[in-house]
Amino acid sequence: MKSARFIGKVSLYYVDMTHAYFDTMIAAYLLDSSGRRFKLSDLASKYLDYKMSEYEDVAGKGKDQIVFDEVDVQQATQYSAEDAEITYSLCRILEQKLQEEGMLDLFYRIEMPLVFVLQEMEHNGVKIDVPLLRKISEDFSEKMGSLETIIYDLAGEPFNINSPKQLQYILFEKLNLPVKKKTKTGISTDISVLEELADQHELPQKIVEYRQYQKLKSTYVDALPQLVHPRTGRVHTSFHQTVTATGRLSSSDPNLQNIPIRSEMGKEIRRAFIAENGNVIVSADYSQIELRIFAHIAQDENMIAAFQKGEDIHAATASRIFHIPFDQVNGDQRRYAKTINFGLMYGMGPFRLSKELHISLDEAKRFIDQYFSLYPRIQECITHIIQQATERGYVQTLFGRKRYLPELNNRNRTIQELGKREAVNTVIQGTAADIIKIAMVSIQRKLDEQKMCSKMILQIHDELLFEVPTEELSAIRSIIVECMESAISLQAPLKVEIGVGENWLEAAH
DNA sequence: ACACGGCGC
DNA sequence: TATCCGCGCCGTGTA
Repeated sequence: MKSARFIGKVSLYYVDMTHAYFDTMIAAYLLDSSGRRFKLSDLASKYLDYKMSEYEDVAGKGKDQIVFDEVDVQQATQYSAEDAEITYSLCRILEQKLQEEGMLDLFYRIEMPLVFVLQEMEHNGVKIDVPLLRKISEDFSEKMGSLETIIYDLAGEPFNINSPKQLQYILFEKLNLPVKKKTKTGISTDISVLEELADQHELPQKIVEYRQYQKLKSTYVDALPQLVHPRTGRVHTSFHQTVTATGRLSSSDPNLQNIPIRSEMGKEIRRAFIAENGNVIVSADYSQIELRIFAHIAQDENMIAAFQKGEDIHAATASRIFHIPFDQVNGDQRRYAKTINFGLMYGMGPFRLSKELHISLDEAKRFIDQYFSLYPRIQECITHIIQQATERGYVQTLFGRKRYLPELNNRNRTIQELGKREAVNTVIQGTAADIIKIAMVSIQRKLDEQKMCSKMILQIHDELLFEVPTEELSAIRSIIVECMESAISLQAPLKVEIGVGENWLEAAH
C-alpha cells in the first residue's frame, strides 16, 4: 500500500493466517507476472467481467465521506458480501487456469507457503544500531561540508549540487566541458560521464564524491533511524510477492534489498544491522547461482565441469579464454571474465562490454567470440530460449513460472532486442527466484518443527539473513546449508556460503 | 507526476 | 545505421 509511507506502520497485529490457502492476487500474478494491478476489483473486471461497487459509492468521498459504521446496513451488507462472493468465484476460475497452465505446484507448493514465511519475516524485523548511524551521519556531513567548499571554489560560484539543471550549466556552459551523453531532456551528468570528464577538470571527480555521500546519507543513514518501529525497536520492511516480472521478491518501506556493499563507505552502513544480545547475524548466500543455472539449462559441459571441480569460475573462464595457466591469471584478466560472465545473463553486447572494460569494440567482440567457443552450449541455449519464446510468446523457468514477452513480436527492432534480453534473463533470474523461495519455505518449516528461536529476517535475491541465538548456531548452520543446497539438484551443484558475525557486514565476510 | 541518478542482486 | 544490461525502490529537483 502506498499510503503506508505516509501514515507510518502502526499495525503489528499478528493475524492468524493458518487457514488461508488461496490468494487471488498471487494466482493472478502467476498467470501474468507483467500485470500491474491484482486488486479484487481489477480481477473481477478481468476474469468475471463484473464491476464491483467501490468504497466511495457507499461511503462518499472527500470531506463528505462517512465512516463505515454510519453506512446504511443494507448497503453495507451488500458491499461486504460482494468481496466474499467475488473472491470465491475468482478462486475457482483462477485455480482452473493455474491447472491448465501447469502452475498448480508452483502456486500451492511454493508461493502460498511463502506467504506465511514472508509474514513471519516482516513481523520479525531487523535490529538497527541507531547511535552508529547518527555517528556516520555526522561524519558524512563534515565530509560533505568540505567538499561543498571545494566544489563552489572550482565552479567559481555556489550552486545547488543536487540540481541536475544547475550542474549542467556549470559543467557544460560555464566550464565548457564536452558533452558525452544526452538524456531525454538535456545533458547527462551521470557517473560514467563525470568519470570521462575527470581528466579534463577537477570538478567532476568532486561531484562524484559528493553524490556518493549525499546518496548514502539521505537514502540510508538518515532514513533508517526514522523507520525504527517505536514498539519493537526494529525496522520492518514489506516484502512484495506480486511485483516483479521475473518472480523475484521486492522490498519497500524501506527497501532492505539495496543496502550498500560495494563502496567502503557504503559497507559501514551494514555494520548498523545488528543482532539482539545473545544472538548473531548469519548470512547465507548462493554462490554464482545464476551461472550455475545457466550451465545446467544449457547443459554446457565445460561450465558444468568447472563448477563440479569447485573452480573459481571467473578465473577458470579467464584462463581458458586467454590460454594461460589457471594460476597465472591476473586481476585484470579475471575481471574481464567476470564482466563477461555477468553481462552474458543480461544480454550485454560488445558495445557495452567495450565501455565497461575500457577496451576497443574489436577487442570486446573477440572476447565474446572466445567466450562462446569456450562455452558453445551457452550460445546455443540463448538462441534456443529466444526462438522458443518468439514462437510461444512466453518463457518459463525450471519450475514453470511464466512471463509473456509481447516485445518479441514488436515491429520496432530496439524493442525486439530488449525482448530477447528479457527472455534469457527471465529464465535464469526467475529460476533462481524459484529456488530460493523453495529454500525459504523448507527452512522456515524446519525452524517451526524444531521449535527453534532463530529468525529469518531478510531475503536479498540470492542471500538469506538470520538472527540466531548463539546456542542454536551450529544447528542452524546445517539446516540452512542443507535446505538451500538441496532445493533442487542441478548438474552444476548449488553451493552456499555462510558467514557469522555481530552485524551484517561481519557476517557477509 | 516525471526525469534523473544511483543503491542492490 | 547506430548501438541501453536484466530486475527492482527511492531521494531529489522540477513543473
